[in-house]
Amino acid sequence: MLHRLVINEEFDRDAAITPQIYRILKERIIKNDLPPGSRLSEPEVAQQYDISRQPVRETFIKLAEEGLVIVRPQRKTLVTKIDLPTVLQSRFIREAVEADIVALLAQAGDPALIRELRRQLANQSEVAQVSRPDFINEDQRFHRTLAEAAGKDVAWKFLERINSQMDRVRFLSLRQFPAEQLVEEHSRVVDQIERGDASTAALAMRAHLKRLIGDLPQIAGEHADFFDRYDQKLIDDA
Amino acid sequence: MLHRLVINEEFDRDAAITPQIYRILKERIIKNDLPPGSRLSEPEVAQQYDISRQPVRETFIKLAEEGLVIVRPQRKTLVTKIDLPTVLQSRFIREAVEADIVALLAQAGDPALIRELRRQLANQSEVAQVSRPDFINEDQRFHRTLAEAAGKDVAWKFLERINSQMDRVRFLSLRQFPAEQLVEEHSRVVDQIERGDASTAALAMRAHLKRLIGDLPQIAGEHADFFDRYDQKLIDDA
DNA sequence: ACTTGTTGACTTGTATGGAAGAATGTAAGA
DNA sequence: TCTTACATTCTTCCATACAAGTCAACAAGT
Repeated sequence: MLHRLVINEEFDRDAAITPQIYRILKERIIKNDLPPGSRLSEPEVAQQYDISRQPVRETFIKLAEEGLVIVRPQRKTLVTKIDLPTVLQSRFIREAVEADIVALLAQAGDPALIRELRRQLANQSEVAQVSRPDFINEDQRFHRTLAEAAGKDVAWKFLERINSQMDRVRFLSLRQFPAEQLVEEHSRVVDQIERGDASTAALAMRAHLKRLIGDLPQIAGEHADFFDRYDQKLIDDA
Repeated sequence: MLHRLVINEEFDRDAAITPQIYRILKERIIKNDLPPGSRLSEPEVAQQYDISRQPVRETFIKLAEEGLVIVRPQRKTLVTKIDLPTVLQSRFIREAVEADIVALLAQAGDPALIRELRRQLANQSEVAQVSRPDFINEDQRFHRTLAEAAGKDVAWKFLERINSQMDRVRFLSLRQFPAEQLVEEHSRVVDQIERGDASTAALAMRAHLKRLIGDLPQIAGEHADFFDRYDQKLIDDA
Protein backbone atom coordinates (compact mmCIF):
# COMPACT_ATOMS: atom_id res chain seq x y z
CA MET A 1 0.00 0.00 0.00
CA LEU A 2 1.32 3.37 -0.97
CA HIS A 3 -0.34 5.01 1.99
CA ARG A 4 1.59 2.91 4.45
CA LEU A 5 4.91 3.57 2.83
CA VAL A 6 4.41 7.30 2.83
CA ILE A 7 3.50 7.31 6.48
CA ASN A 8 6.42 5.13 7.40
CA GLU A 9 8.80 7.46 5.69
CA GLU A 10 7.58 10.23 7.94
CA PHE A 11 9.08 8.31 10.82
CA ASP A 12 12.37 9.44 12.21
CA ARG A 13 13.89 6.28 13.59
CA ASP A 14 16.48 8.22 15.54
CA ALA A 15 13.91 10.17 17.53
CA ALA A 16 11.66 8.90 20.28
CA ILE A 17 8.91 6.79 18.79
CA THR A 18 6.03 7.40 21.18
CA PRO A 19 5.58 11.13 20.49
CA GLN A 20 5.60 10.45 16.76
CA ILE A 21 2.99 7.71 16.75
CA TYR A 22 0.93 9.80 19.16
CA ARG A 23 0.94 12.80 16.87
CA ILE A 24 0.11 10.66 13.85
CA LEU A 25 -2.83 8.87 15.42
CA LYS A 26 -4.23 12.00 17.02
CA GLU A 27 -4.18 13.82 13.71
CA ARG A 28 -5.81 10.89 11.94
CA ILE A 29 -8.62 10.88 14.48
CA ILE A 30 -9.23 14.62 14.53
CA LYS A 31 -9.24 14.77 10.75
CA ASN A 32 -11.65 11.85 10.73
CA ASP A 33 -9.28 9.67 8.76
CA LEU A 34 -10.01 7.24 11.55
CA PRO A 35 -13.75 7.86 11.84
CA PRO A 36 -15.67 7.54 15.11
CA GLY A 37 -16.34 3.92 15.96
CA SER A 38 -13.20 2.70 14.22
CA ARG A 39 -11.55 -0.20 15.88
CA LEU A 40 -7.93 0.07 16.90
CA SER A 41 -5.72 -2.76 18.04
CA GLU A 42 -2.31 -2.48 19.61
CA PRO A 43 -0.58 -5.22 17.61
CA GLU A 44 -2.25 -4.15 14.39
CA VAL A 45 -1.18 -0.53 14.60
CA ALA A 46 2.27 -1.62 15.73
CA GLN A 47 2.63 -3.80 12.67
CA GLN A 48 1.39 -1.06 10.34
CA TYR A 49 4.12 1.29 11.44
CA ASP A 50 6.71 -1.43 12.07
CA ILE A 51 7.19 -0.69 15.73
CA SER A 52 6.46 -2.66 18.88
CA ARG A 53 3.25 -2.64 20.85
CA GLN A 54 4.70 -0.61 23.69
CA PRO A 55 4.71 2.87 22.12
CA VAL A 56 1.30 2.19 20.61
CA ARG A 57 -0.05 1.21 23.98
CA GLU A 58 1.27 4.36 25.61
CA THR A 59 -0.31 6.39 22.84
CA PHE A 60 -3.67 4.73 23.44
CA ILE A 61 -3.43 5.73 27.08
CA LYS A 62 -2.86 9.36 26.20
CA LEU A 63 -5.62 9.42 23.61
CA ALA A 64 -7.99 7.89 26.13
CA GLU A 65 -7.18 10.69 28.58
CA GLU A 66 -8.26 13.19 25.94
CA GLY A 67 -11.42 11.28 25.22
CA LEU A 68 -10.45 10.50 21.66
CA VAL A 69 -10.47 6.73 22.14
CA ILE A 70 -11.96 4.41 24.70
CA VAL A 71 -10.05 1.37 25.89
CA ARG A 72 -12.23 -1.53 26.97
CA PRO A 73 -9.87 -3.84 28.82
CA GLN A 74 -9.58 -7.29 27.35
CA ARG A 75 -12.16 -6.29 24.74
CA LYS A 76 -11.09 -3.65 22.29
CA THR A 77 -10.13 -0.06 21.73
CA LEU A 78 -12.44 2.21 19.76
CA VAL A 79 -12.29 5.73 18.39
CA THR A 80 -14.97 7.58 20.35
CA LYS A 81 -17.92 9.12 18.65
CA ILE A 82 -18.22 12.89 18.84
CA ASP A 83 -20.06 13.56 22.04
CA LEU A 84 -22.45 16.47 21.66
CA PRO A 85 -22.59 17.54 25.32
CA THR A 86 -18.80 17.54 25.38
CA VAL A 87 -18.63 19.74 22.29
CA LEU A 88 -21.23 22.20 23.57
CA GLN A 89 -19.78 22.47 27.05
CA SER A 90 -16.26 22.86 25.72
CA ARG A 91 -17.53 25.82 23.79
CA PHE A 92 -19.26 27.11 26.91
CA ILE A 93 -15.98 27.03 28.84
CA ARG A 94 -14.17 28.75 26.04
CA GLU A 95 -16.71 31.54 25.88
CA ALA A 96 -16.60 32.16 29.62
CA VAL A 97 -12.82 32.29 29.72
CA GLU A 98 -12.22 34.31 26.58
CA ALA A 99 -14.89 36.83 27.53
CA ASP A 100 -12.99 37.51 30.75
CA ILE A 101 -9.72 37.70 28.86
CA VAL A 102 -10.85 40.43 26.49
CA ALA A 103 -12.42 42.28 29.41
CA LEU A 104 -9.02 42.32 31.09
CA LEU A 105 -7.38 43.53 27.90
CA ALA A 106 -9.91 46.34 27.52
CA GLN A 107 -9.11 47.54 31.01
CA ALA A 108 -5.38 47.32 30.45
CA GLY A 109 -5.39 49.27 27.18
CA ASP A 110 -2.06 48.41 25.60
CA PRO A 111 -1.52 50.34 22.33
CA ALA A 112 1.21 47.97 21.18
CA LEU A 113 -1.22 45.08 21.45
CA ILE A 114 -3.81 46.91 19.38
CA ARG A 115 -1.25 47.46 16.64
CA GLU A 116 -0.31 43.79 16.65
CA LEU A 117 -3.95 42.72 16.49
CA ARG A 118 -4.70 45.05 13.59
CA ARG A 119 -1.73 43.63 11.76
CA GLN A 120 -3.13 40.16 12.26
CA LEU A 121 -6.59 41.27 11.11
CA ALA A 122 -5.16 42.48 7.82
CA ASN A 123 -3.40 39.19 7.41
CA GLN A 124 -6.58 37.29 8.17
CA SER A 125 -8.46 39.15 5.43
CA GLU A 126 -5.83 38.13 2.94
CA VAL A 127 -5.66 34.44 3.67
CA ALA A 128 -9.43 34.20 4.12
CA GLN A 129 -9.78 34.31 0.34
CA VAL A 130 -7.04 31.81 -0.34
CA SER A 131 -6.67 28.86 1.95
CA ARG A 132 -8.93 27.54 4.61
CA PRO A 133 -6.26 25.73 6.66
CA ASP A 134 -4.17 28.89 6.66
CA PHE A 135 -7.11 30.87 7.92
CA ILE A 136 -7.71 28.37 10.70
CA ASN A 137 -4.09 28.80 11.73
CA GLU A 138 -4.42 32.57 11.75
CA ASP A 139 -7.63 32.29 13.75
CA GLN A 140 -5.92 30.18 16.40
CA ARG A 141 -3.08 32.63 16.50
CA PHE A 142 -5.43 35.55 17.07
CA HIS A 143 -7.09 33.95 20.05
CA ARG A 144 -3.77 32.79 21.46
CA THR A 145 -2.36 36.30 21.17
CA LEU A 146 -5.26 37.65 23.22
CA ALA A 147 -4.77 35.05 25.93
CA GLU A 148 -1.05 35.60 26.19
CA ALA A 149 -1.40 39.36 26.21
CA ALA A 150 -3.67 38.98 29.23
CA GLY A 151 -1.02 36.86 30.92
CA LYS A 152 -3.10 33.71 30.63
CA ASP A 153 -0.75 31.49 28.67
CA VAL A 154 -1.27 28.48 30.92
CA ALA A 155 -5.04 28.88 30.68
CA TRP A 156 -4.76 28.92 26.91
CA LYS A 157 -2.85 25.65 26.89
CA PHE A 158 -5.64 24.16 28.90
CA LEU A 159 -8.24 25.44 26.45
CA GLU A 160 -6.27 23.93 23.60
CA ARG A 161 -6.60 20.53 25.20
CA ILE A 162 -10.36 20.64 25.38
CA ASN A 163 -10.55 21.90 21.82
CA SER A 164 -9.82 18.49 20.31
CA GLN A 165 -13.46 17.55 20.34
CA MET A 166 -14.49 20.80 18.68
CA ASP A 167 -11.76 20.40 16.10
CA ARG A 168 -13.20 17.07 15.03
CA VAL A 169 -16.44 18.87 14.21
CA ARG A 170 -14.61 21.59 12.38
CA PHE A 171 -12.99 19.09 10.04
CA LEU A 172 -16.39 17.68 9.18
CA SER A 173 -17.83 20.90 7.82
CA LEU A 174 -16.73 20.69 4.24
CA ARG A 175 -18.33 23.73 2.75
CA GLN A 176 -16.74 27.14 2.93
CA PHE A 177 -17.56 28.89 6.12
CA PRO A 178 -17.90 32.67 6.17
CA ALA A 179 -14.28 33.58 6.87
CA GLU A 180 -14.88 37.23 6.05
CA GLN A 181 -17.57 37.44 8.66
CA LEU A 182 -15.31 35.90 11.27
CA VAL A 183 -12.68 38.50 10.49
CA GLU A 184 -15.32 41.17 10.86
CA GLU A 185 -16.20 39.82 14.29
CA HIS A 186 -12.55 39.72 15.30
CA SER A 187 -12.35 43.33 14.24
CA ARG A 188 -15.24 44.32 16.46
CA VAL A 189 -13.57 42.70 19.42
CA VAL A 190 -10.40 44.67 18.78
CA ASP A 191 -12.41 47.87 18.41
CA GLN A 192 -13.99 47.45 21.83
CA ILE A 193 -10.68 46.56 23.43
CA GLU A 194 -9.25 49.76 21.99
CA ARG A 195 -12.18 51.79 23.31
CA GLY A 196 -11.50 50.33 26.73
CA ASP A 197 -15.07 49.10 27.08
CA ALA A 198 -14.65 45.86 28.98
CA SER A 199 -18.21 44.60 29.05
CA THR A 200 -18.93 45.39 25.40
CA ALA A 201 -15.67 43.76 24.38
CA ALA A 202 -16.67 40.66 26.33
CA LEU A 203 -20.05 40.61 24.60
CA ALA A 204 -18.40 40.91 21.19
CA MET A 205 -16.25 37.90 21.98
CA ARG A 206 -19.22 35.93 23.23
CA ALA A 207 -21.16 36.65 20.06
CA HIS A 208 -18.18 35.57 18.00
CA LEU A 209 -17.74 32.27 19.81
CA LYS A 210 -21.43 31.41 19.46
CA ARG A 211 -20.66 30.76 15.81
CA LEU A 212 -18.56 27.74 16.62
CA ILE A 213 -21.69 25.65 16.78
CA GLY A 214 -23.66 27.51 14.16
CA ASP A 215 -23.73 24.78 11.57
CA LEU A 216 -23.67 21.91 14.03
CA PRO A 217 -27.19 20.69 13.20
CA GLN A 218 -26.38 20.48 9.52
CA ILE A 219 -23.09 18.71 10.13
CA ALA A 220 -24.71 16.26 12.49
CA GLY A 221 -27.40 15.63 9.93
CA GLU A 222 -24.88 14.75 7.26
CA HIS A 223 -22.80 12.54 9.56
CA ALA A 224 -25.30 11.20 12.02
CA ASP A 225 -23.30 8.05 12.67
CA PHE A 226 -20.31 10.12 13.82
CA PHE A 227 -22.23 11.56 16.74
CA ASP A 228 -23.20 10.29 20.13
CA ARG A 229 -26.01 11.54 22.36
CA TYR A 230 -27.21 13.90 19.66
CA ASP A 231 -30.12 16.02 20.77
CA GLN A 232 -31.28 19.10 18.92
CA LYS A 233 -32.71 20.50 22.12
CA LEU A 234 -29.24 20.76 23.65
CA ILE A 235 -28.16 22.97 20.78
CA ASP A 236 -31.21 25.19 21.03
CA ASP A 237 -30.60 25.73 24.72
CA ALA A 238 -27.01 26.68 24.08
CA MET B 1 8.78 -0.26 57.31
CA LEU B 2 5.30 -0.36 58.63
CA HIS B 3 4.18 2.27 56.18
CA ARG B 4 5.04 0.05 53.25
CA LEU B 5 3.24 -2.92 54.59
CA VAL B 6 0.07 -1.00 55.21
CA ILE B 7 0.10 0.37 51.72
CA ASN B 8 0.77 -3.01 50.24
CA GLU B 9 -2.18 -4.46 52.02
CA GLU B 10 -4.38 -1.91 50.33
CA PHE B 11 -3.57 -3.61 47.05
CA ASP B 12 -6.15 -5.87 45.56
CA ARG B 13 -4.12 -8.33 43.56
CA ASP B 14 -7.17 -9.55 41.67
CA ALA B 15 -8.01 -6.12 40.26
CA ALA B 16 -6.10 -4.23 37.58
CA ILE B 17 -2.88 -2.89 39.02
CA THR B 18 -2.40 0.31 37.04
CA PRO B 19 -5.47 2.18 38.34
CA GLN B 20 -4.53 1.30 41.90
CA ILE B 21 -0.92 2.46 41.76
CA TYR B 22 -2.08 5.56 39.91
CA ARG B 23 -4.55 6.48 42.61
CA ILE B 24 -2.00 5.84 45.34
CA LEU B 25 0.76 7.93 43.81
CA LYS B 26 -1.57 10.77 42.87
CA GLU B 27 -2.89 10.99 46.40
CA ARG B 28 0.60 10.92 47.85
CA ILE B 29 1.62 13.80 45.61
CA ILE B 30 -1.45 15.96 46.21
CA LYS B 31 -1.21 15.46 49.96
CA ASN B 32 2.48 16.36 49.77
CA ASP B 33 3.55 13.01 51.13
CA LEU B 34 5.76 13.02 48.07
CA PRO B 35 6.87 16.64 48.26
CA PRO B 36 7.69 18.72 45.17
CA GLY B 37 11.12 17.89 43.85
CA SER B 38 10.98 14.28 45.03
CA ARG B 39 12.66 11.87 42.76
CA LEU B 40 10.70 8.91 41.43
CA SER B 41 12.11 5.92 39.63
CA GLU B 42 10.24 3.17 37.83
CA PRO B 43 12.12 0.21 39.30
CA GLU B 44 12.22 1.70 42.76
CA VAL B 45 8.48 2.35 43.01
CA ALA B 46 7.81 -1.04 41.43
CA GLN B 47 9.89 -2.74 44.07
CA GLN B 48 8.23 -0.80 46.88
CA TYR B 49 4.81 -2.08 45.95
CA ASP B 50 6.00 -5.43 44.68
CA ILE B 51 4.74 -5.00 41.14
CA SER B 52 6.47 -4.78 37.81
CA ARG B 53 7.75 -1.61 36.19
CA GLN B 54 5.10 -1.56 33.50
CA PRO B 55 2.12 -0.30 35.57
CA VAL B 56 4.40 2.21 37.26
CA ARG B 57 5.53 3.52 33.91
CA GLU B 58 1.97 3.95 32.68
CA THR B 59 1.14 5.77 35.89
CA PHE B 60 4.05 8.14 35.34
CA ILE B 61 2.67 8.94 31.89
CA LYS B 62 -0.73 9.83 33.29
CA LEU B 63 0.69 11.91 36.13
CA ALA B 64 2.86 13.76 33.65
CA GLU B 65 -0.24 14.64 31.60
CA GLU B 66 -1.72 16.25 34.69
CA GLY B 67 1.46 18.14 35.41
CA LEU B 68 2.07 16.37 38.72
CA VAL B 69 5.37 14.87 37.63
CA ILE B 70 7.84 15.63 34.90
CA VAL B 71 9.60 12.86 33.02
CA ARG B 72 13.02 13.77 31.69
CA PRO B 73 13.83 11.00 29.22
CA GLN B 74 16.91 9.02 30.12
CA ARG B 75 17.47 11.31 33.09
CA LYS B 76 14.91 11.07 35.85
CA THR B 77 11.32 11.61 36.89
CA LEU B 78 10.51 14.30 39.44
CA VAL B 79 7.47 15.44 41.33
CA THR B 80 6.82 18.91 39.96
CA LYS B 81 6.94 21.93 42.16
CA ILE B 82 3.70 23.84 42.57
CA ASP B 83 3.68 26.24 39.68
CA LEU B 84 2.25 29.59 40.71
CA PRO B 85 1.05 30.72 37.26
CA THR B 86 -0.73 27.38 36.87
CA VAL B 87 -2.47 27.76 40.22
CA LEU B 88 -3.54 31.34 39.55
CA GLN B 89 -4.76 30.69 36.04
CA SER B 90 -6.63 27.58 37.09
CA ARG B 91 -8.46 29.77 39.53
CA PHE B 92 -9.05 32.32 36.79
CA ILE B 93 -10.68 29.69 34.60
CA ARG B 94 -12.81 28.46 37.43
CA GLU B 95 -14.05 31.94 38.22
CA ALA B 96 -14.99 32.66 34.61
CA VAL B 97 -16.88 29.41 34.20
CA GLU B 98 -18.65 29.34 37.53
CA ALA B 99 -19.71 32.98 37.17
CA ASP B 100 -21.47 32.08 33.94
CA ILE B 101 -23.01 29.00 35.54
CA VAL B 102 -24.68 30.91 38.36
CA ALA B 103 -25.82 33.56 35.89
CA LEU B 104 -27.60 30.83 33.94
CA LEU B 105 -29.16 29.48 37.11
CA ALA B 106 -30.40 32.92 38.13
CA GLN B 107 -32.13 33.26 34.78
CA ALA B 108 -33.66 29.80 34.98
CA GLY B 109 -35.07 30.23 38.47
CA ASP B 110 -35.72 26.69 39.62
CA PRO B 111 -37.39 26.63 43.08
CA ALA B 112 -36.49 22.98 43.64
CA LEU B 113 -32.83 23.85 43.16
CA ILE B 114 -33.05 26.66 45.68
CA ARG B 115 -34.49 24.28 48.24
CA GLU B 116 -31.71 21.77 47.65
CA LEU B 117 -29.06 24.47 47.96
CA ARG B 118 -30.50 25.78 51.21
CA ARG B 119 -30.48 22.25 52.55
CA GLN B 120 -26.81 21.98 51.69
CA LEU B 121 -26.08 25.36 53.28
CA ALA B 122 -27.51 24.18 56.57
CA ASN B 123 -25.41 21.07 56.35
CA GLN B 124 -22.32 23.14 55.61
CA SER B 125 -22.84 25.23 58.74
CA GLU B 126 -22.97 22.10 60.82
CA VAL B 127 -19.86 20.37 59.53
CA ALA B 128 -17.94 23.65 59.41
CA GLN B 129 -17.54 23.44 63.17
CA VAL B 130 -16.56 19.82 63.22
CA SER B 131 -14.33 18.46 60.52
CA ARG B 132 -12.32 20.23 57.92
CA PRO B 133 -12.17 17.35 55.41
CA ASP B 134 -15.93 16.96 55.68
CA PHE B 135 -16.40 20.62 54.96
CA ILE B 136 -14.16 20.41 51.92
CA ASN B 137 -16.33 17.58 50.63
CA GLU B 138 -19.48 19.57 51.19
CA ASP B 139 -17.91 22.56 49.47
CA GLN B 140 -17.06 20.48 46.41
CA ARG B 141 -20.58 19.10 46.39
CA PHE B 142 -22.10 22.59 46.48
CA HIS B 143 -20.17 23.74 43.45
CA ARG B 144 -20.82 20.51 41.58
CA THR B 145 -24.52 20.81 42.27
CA LEU B 146 -24.54 24.26 40.71
CA ALA B 147 -22.73 23.04 37.61
CA GLU B 148 -24.97 20.04 37.11
CA ALA B 149 -28.12 22.08 37.67
CA ALA B 150 -26.99 24.34 34.83
CA GLY B 151 -26.52 21.27 32.62
CA LYS B 152 -22.74 21.63 32.64
CA ASP B 153 -21.72 18.29 34.05
CA VAL B 154 -19.03 17.68 31.45
CA ALA B 155 -17.61 21.14 32.02
CA TRP B 156 -17.42 20.38 35.72
CA LYS B 157 -15.40 17.24 35.05
CA PHE B 158 -12.96 19.37 33.07
CA LEU B 159 -12.66 21.79 35.96
CA GLU B 160 -12.00 18.95 38.37
CA ARG B 161 -9.01 17.93 36.32
CA ILE B 162 -7.33 21.30 36.61
CA ASN B 163 -8.05 21.48 40.31
CA SER B 164 -5.22 19.08 41.23
CA GLN B 165 -2.73 21.89 41.36
CA MET B 166 -4.97 24.00 43.58
CA ASP B 167 -5.62 21.01 45.81
CA ARG B 168 -1.92 20.68 46.49
CA VAL B 169 -1.96 24.20 47.86
CA ARG B 170 -5.03 23.49 49.92
CA PHE B 171 -3.31 20.61 51.69
CA LEU B 172 -0.47 22.89 52.64
CA SER B 173 -2.54 25.37 54.60
CA LEU B 174 -2.65 23.78 57.98
CA ARG B 175 -4.39 26.35 60.05
CA GLN B 176 -8.14 26.62 60.19
CA PHE B 177 -9.60 28.66 57.39
CA PRO B 178 -12.77 30.66 57.91
CA ALA B 179 -15.32 28.01 57.01
CA GLU B 180 -18.19 30.06 58.39
CA GLN B 181 -17.33 32.92 56.09
CA LEU B 182 -17.28 30.60 53.10
CA VAL B 183 -20.73 29.35 54.01
CA GLU B 184 -21.88 32.95 54.27
CA GLU B 185 -20.57 33.59 50.76
CA HIS B 186 -22.28 30.50 49.45
CA SER B 187 -25.46 31.80 50.99
CA ARG B 188 -25.16 35.11 49.19
CA VAL B 189 -24.78 33.33 45.90
CA VAL B 190 -27.94 31.35 46.53
CA ASP B 191 -29.79 34.52 47.53
CA GLN B 192 -28.97 36.19 44.25
CA ILE B 193 -29.89 33.12 42.24
CA GLU B 194 -33.24 33.10 43.99
CA ARG B 195 -33.75 36.79 43.25
CA GLY B 196 -33.08 36.01 39.60
CA ASP B 197 -30.38 38.65 39.39
CA ALA B 198 -27.88 37.08 37.01
CA SER B 199 -25.12 39.67 37.07
CA THR B 200 -25.15 40.13 40.84
CA ALA B 201 -25.16 36.38 41.35
CA ALA B 202 -22.13 36.13 39.07
CA LEU B 203 -20.36 38.83 41.05
CA ALA B 204 -21.09 37.03 44.31
CA MET B 205 -19.53 33.87 42.92
CA ARG B 206 -16.49 35.77 41.65
CA ALA B 207 -15.96 37.34 45.06
CA HIS B 208 -16.23 33.95 46.67
CA LEU B 209 -13.69 32.31 44.39
CA LYS B 210 -11.17 35.09 44.92
CA ARG B 211 -10.65 33.59 48.37
CA LEU B 212 -9.05 30.49 46.95
CA ILE B 213 -5.76 32.33 46.78
CA GLY B 214 -6.26 34.51 49.83
CA ASP B 215 -3.60 32.94 51.98
CA LEU B 216 -1.32 31.96 49.13
CA PRO B 217 1.44 34.41 50.09
CA GLN B 218 1.60 33.06 53.61
CA ILE B 219 1.58 29.44 52.46
CA ALA B 220 4.28 30.12 49.91
CA GLY B 221 6.30 31.85 52.58
CA GLU B 222 6.17 28.83 54.84
CA HIS B 223 6.96 26.35 52.07
CA ALA B 224 9.07 28.34 49.67
CA ASP B 225 10.88 25.27 48.37
CA PHE B 226 7.57 23.72 47.29
CA PHE B 227 6.90 26.49 44.81
CA ASP B 228 8.16 27.30 41.37
CA ARG B 229 8.15 30.65 39.61
CA TYR B 230 6.91 32.36 42.73
CA ASP B 231 6.26 36.04 42.19
CA GLN B 232 4.24 38.17 44.58
CA LYS B 233 3.39 40.49 41.73
CA LEU B 234 1.42 37.78 39.97
CA ILE B 235 -0.77 37.39 43.03
CA ASP B 236 -1.34 41.11 43.38
CA ASP B 237 -2.43 41.35 39.76
CA ALA B 238 -4.89 38.52 40.21
C1' DA C 1 -35.00 -26.10 17.22
C1' DC C 2 -32.77 -24.74 21.34
C1' DT C 3 -29.69 -24.66 24.92
C1' DT C 4 -25.29 -25.41 26.82
C1' DG C 5 -20.44 -26.36 27.12
C1' DT C 6 -16.05 -26.18 25.10
C1' DT C 7 -12.58 -24.75 22.28
C1' DG C 8 -9.78 -21.43 20.12
C1' DA C 9 -8.67 -17.01 18.45
C1' DC C 10 -8.77 -12.73 19.49
C1' DT C 11 -8.17 -8.53 22.91
C1' DT C 12 -5.54 -5.75 26.51
C1' DG C 13 -2.73 -6.26 30.98
C1' DT C 14 1.64 -7.44 33.09
C1' DA C 15 6.47 -8.94 33.51
C1' DT C 16 11.10 -8.72 32.17
C1' DG C 17 15.33 -8.31 29.36
C1' DG C 18 18.18 -5.39 27.11
C1' DA C 19 19.37 -0.85 24.42
C1' DA C 20 20.56 3.91 24.45
C1' DG C 21 21.17 8.29 26.55
C1' DA C 22 22.92 10.93 30.48
C1' DA C 23 25.28 11.85 34.85
C1' DT C 24 28.97 10.87 38.05
C1' DG C 25 33.45 9.58 39.61
C1' DT C 26 38.08 8.45 38.61
C1' DA C 27 42.39 8.33 36.61
C1' DA C 28 45.64 9.77 33.20
C1' DG C 29 47.71 13.51 31.03
C1' DA C 30 49.20 18.43 30.36
C1' DT D 1 46.12 22.25 39.61
C1' DC D 2 43.34 21.73 35.88
C1' DT D 3 41.49 19.33 31.97
C1' DT D 4 39.98 15.45 29.48
C1' DA D 5 38.91 10.76 28.46
C1' DC D 6 36.70 6.81 29.99
C1' DA D 7 34.32 3.54 32.64
C1' DT D 8 30.57 2.78 35.73
C1' DT D 9 25.97 3.17 36.89
C1' DC D 10 22.16 5.35 36.90
C1' DT D 11 17.73 6.61 34.22
C1' DT D 12 13.89 5.95 30.84
C1' DC D 13 12.66 3.78 26.31
C1' DC D 14 11.62 -0.10 23.49
C1' DA D 15 10.84 -5.01 22.36
C1' DT D 16 8.94 -9.31 23.38
C1' DA D 17 6.92 -13.18 25.93
C1' DC D 18 3.33 -14.64 28.66
C1' DA D 19 -1.04 -14.20 31.46
C1' DA D 20 -5.84 -13.46 31.75
C1' DG D 21 -10.27 -11.82 30.20
C1' DT D 22 -13.69 -11.87 26.42
C1' DC D 23 -16.16 -13.24 22.46
C1' DA D 24 -17.67 -16.15 18.61
C1' DA D 25 -18.14 -20.33 16.45
C1' DC D 26 -19.34 -24.81 16.84
C1' DA D 27 -20.52 -29.21 18.50
C1' DA D 28 -22.95 -32.08 21.66
C1' DG D 29 -26.73 -32.82 24.23
C1' DT D 30 -31.65 -32.07 25.43
